[in-house]
Amino acid sequence: MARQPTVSDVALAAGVSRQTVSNVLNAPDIVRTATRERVERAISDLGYRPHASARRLRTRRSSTIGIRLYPFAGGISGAVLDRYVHALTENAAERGMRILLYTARTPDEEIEQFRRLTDGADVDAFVLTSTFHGDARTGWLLEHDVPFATFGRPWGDDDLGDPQHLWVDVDGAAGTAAATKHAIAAGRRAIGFLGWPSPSGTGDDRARGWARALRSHGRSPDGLRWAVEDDLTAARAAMAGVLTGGGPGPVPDAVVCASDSLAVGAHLAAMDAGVHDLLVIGFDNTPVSEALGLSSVEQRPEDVAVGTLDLLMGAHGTAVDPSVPRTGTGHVLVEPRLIVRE
Amino acid sequence: MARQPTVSDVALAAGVSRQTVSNVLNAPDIVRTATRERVERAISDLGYRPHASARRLRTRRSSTIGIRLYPFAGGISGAVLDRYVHALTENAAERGMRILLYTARTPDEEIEQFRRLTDGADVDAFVLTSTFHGDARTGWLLEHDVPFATFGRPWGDDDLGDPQHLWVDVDGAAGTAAATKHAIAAGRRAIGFLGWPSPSGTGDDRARGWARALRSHGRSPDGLRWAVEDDLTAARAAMAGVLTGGGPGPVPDAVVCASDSLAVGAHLAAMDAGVHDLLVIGFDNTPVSEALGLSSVEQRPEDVAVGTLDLLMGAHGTAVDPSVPRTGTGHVLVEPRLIVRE
DNA sequence: TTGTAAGCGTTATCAA
DNA sequence: TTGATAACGCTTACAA
Repeated sequence: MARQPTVSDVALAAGVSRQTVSNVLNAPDIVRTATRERVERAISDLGYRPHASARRLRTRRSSTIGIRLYPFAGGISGAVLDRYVHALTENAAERGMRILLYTARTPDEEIEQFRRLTDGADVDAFVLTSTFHGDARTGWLLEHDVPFATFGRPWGDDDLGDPQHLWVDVDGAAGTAAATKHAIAAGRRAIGFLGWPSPSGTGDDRARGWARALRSHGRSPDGLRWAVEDDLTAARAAMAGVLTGGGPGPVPDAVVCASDSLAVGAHLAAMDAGVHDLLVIGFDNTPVSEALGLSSVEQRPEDVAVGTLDLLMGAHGTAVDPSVPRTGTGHVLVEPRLIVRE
Repeated sequence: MARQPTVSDVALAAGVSRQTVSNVLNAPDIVRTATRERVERAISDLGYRPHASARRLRTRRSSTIGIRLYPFAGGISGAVLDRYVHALTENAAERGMRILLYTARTPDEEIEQFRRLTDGADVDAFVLTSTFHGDARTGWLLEHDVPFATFGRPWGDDDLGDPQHLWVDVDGAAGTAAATKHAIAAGRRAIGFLGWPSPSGTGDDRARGWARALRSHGRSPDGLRWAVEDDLTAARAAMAGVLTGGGPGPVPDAVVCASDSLAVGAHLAAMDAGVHDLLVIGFDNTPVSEALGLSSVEQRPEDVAVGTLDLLMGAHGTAVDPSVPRTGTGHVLVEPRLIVRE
């Protein structure tokens, strides 16, 4: 790694002052065209690149966003978060920002990471990829004036409309409603919902969309809702009982699921039971549902990523600047899309 | 975010010079105990933390490792890379390093990222998570004296023993050999291998382990090897033919697979065909194989991550320092572990 | 429009 | 063992 050229080298080569070089880089408008072109040629001749750390020291900005990497969840659904982080990294780079990872085992550990990364001026903002009822992390960030946005709306005491809390989320109810309508259109009579135990912000939201769609078609959701942890095996076992008619309720001919893990479990249970015409619709559109040919609700994590950056940096902003007054509502709700496969 | 205290603040509070504070942080041995304790108290009283960018500017070291995030592969096996990145982040933090993400669509784009990140002194080293025959990226990094390590040994013209090219890999052959021996011990007679088309460094290695284990037990692998792309559906289709005896070879009673995607495909094919005693062994130990109760070879990505950092930073090193002469062979081969589930 | 001077917070060098 | 001084490369005043 040979020594990199600096602004001084460029200035020398272009016959201007260091400051002019800096202006060409940061405020091209205020420098005369001829001068600018000379400087630009010198820059490309020398292969000059600004030294990121020096710039950060001076501007007191890191141009970096921190995001927590979760230990591999053990679910199929990790794929959504993967795609989100990837899209975030890609779009952030286009806006001159970078993504720094950190890990934590508990919320307290995560707050310690907040402290470490903000005190060291390592990051300008954080992105949290899940929030829960009574989350201490958002409180800490608000209290310390650290910019952040969450993928996932604040459930619980936080005010959904609080303009301080920026959030992006997927309209889960709209997704399950679309899935349910698809099943209705396909002529299904008993459309169930396989979800997670309440209370679960995300899970209850998805159940709501299913129930609403049924009611709006004059049907009752009663007796058609089952809940298990987000686990293929648990779903398979639960649906085994339901499909063989062992349960109290009706036997479904379609099941809208809160996740692909559950959907795959339901699909396998149907195979186990020799039921071949059960319509199973998943959520997350993971490779597994694709491989099995199951329809699934696509979360569009790429759109969520763009929305996150729009909130943090402004629609066309190129830096996280808390002093710029926020426009808009402070949140983005992404409409999911049903991927139909059968 | 209130203004952070600086070394000067600490120095003032402790009644020493700035430099002494710096010494307490970076060379505690050379400062008298009494002084050191005074400074340390001041540090914790003020809640001082070094400013990362300033330190980086001065030391010309970023304490950061760059890693490419792949677009979600579409395979089940992404889980291994996920766990690896997570473990890398966690272990790097313990050694005072950070992990920065970048994306690229092509090798050329990735080289452009190398350039961008090294010129800006954003990273000290890179970790590449896959290498292929004739990889231009390692050449660029070597040429520009940028430290790097790869997860995956260099296949092809690179010298495996080149001490310049640090690599960590999983002994795939050992993994499939263990799987094969397990099948033999379980009394299976016709143990097949479902892998990927040649040439594939990783895939051929895994096939080798299976064939070797068979031969060492006096059996022949002939006619029991099938190859498809790493795709559940393709595997399912291929095995459907094999299991119904439609192929030329013998019908297997066990299948060692090059990945969990293939294993799940084989498992589903067996279910489709009504074959319930096919022993399927996967590779990668993903949640799906766990959920389906399939045995699988565990890659131990956490150990790979530790090995990567050991190579880059030395066994107990706390920084990437290319000037420190390397000890050891310059590579680590991790022994995988068979997780038995049936 | 361009140049000069100062300083961001840290550590390396060297003298005390 | 400690302290003064001088960078590291950049940008933000402000002056020319």
